[in-house]
Amino acid sequence: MIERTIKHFSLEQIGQSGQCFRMKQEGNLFTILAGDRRLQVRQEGEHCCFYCGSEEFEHFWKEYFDLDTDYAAYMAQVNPNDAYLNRAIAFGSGMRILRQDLWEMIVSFLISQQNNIVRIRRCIENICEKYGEEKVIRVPQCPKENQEPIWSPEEDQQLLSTPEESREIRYHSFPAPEALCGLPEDALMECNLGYRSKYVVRAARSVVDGEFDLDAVFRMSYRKAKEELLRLFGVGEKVADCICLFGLHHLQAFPMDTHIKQAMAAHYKRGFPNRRYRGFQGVMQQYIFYYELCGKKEYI
DNA sequence: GCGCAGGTAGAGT
DNA sequence: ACTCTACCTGCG
Repeated sequence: MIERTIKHFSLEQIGQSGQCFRMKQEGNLFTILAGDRRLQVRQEGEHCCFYCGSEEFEHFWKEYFDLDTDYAAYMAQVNPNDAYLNRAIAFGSGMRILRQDLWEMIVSFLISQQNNIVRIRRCIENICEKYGEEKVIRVPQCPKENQEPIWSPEEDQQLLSTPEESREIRYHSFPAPEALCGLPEDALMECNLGYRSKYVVRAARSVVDGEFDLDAVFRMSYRKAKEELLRLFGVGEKVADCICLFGLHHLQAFPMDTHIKQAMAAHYKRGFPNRRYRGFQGVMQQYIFYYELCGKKEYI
């Protein structure tokens, strides 16, 4: 178990912001699936408890959650006269741009088009369960069954040190391209992907054929990576930018979706001030997106 | 019952 | 270059 106090980090906000689709929240307990990994985290305000060893935390999750980046520095650059953006960053002050797996992001955002977040989640859950690898792990009782998770580091520490209290957990990894490339193009309609099924199957085929090189794209600049991603059937401007932002951490990417377009029309009639936020427009995009998606109801 | 949801490809001006 | 439309599906 790793305990940390972290400013500007809210799993709830990150989970609701539509950048990752495999995070679940039960009270203050969060379960995150990423690639073939699984992590549980308890969070109370800035206080976080990561249920993993220090090796896995330092080597994987710290980077995954982008914990070494100072998001206060991004927020400090916001124009004080921009009332709207200030409201957005105040509302989503725990936002972060996760560093997620490239292939997982390609599939996730192929599925995201003309779709809603609830169904995107279910689609991804479906393909993981049907085509992902089943993982069986033993974890400490966390939380105890039939009990509201309560922030209690001492108790958790105790449970971790008593192996007989452990329980078996099963989950599915995200399917590798090899698990999908041989399917008929409409096979994933069974997973509720609808017409997006062929996009995902073809993308998997491109990767396995070597026609689309994930590792090469990973090393490319934003411009080149986006250009490359646009070659994939079903990937357009917006989806390419989402993949660049969440799968490659190219913070220049500024995905223009319906919510952002709406916000632009209402608050940035002369265009978003890209000069001021050069190099990290994507971070600002995510604050705006989250505010448009979840922030409005607060002010009714 | 009907429009919409983190769009895109393909056809038509 | 631009505009228009079909596209799976479930939820309000």
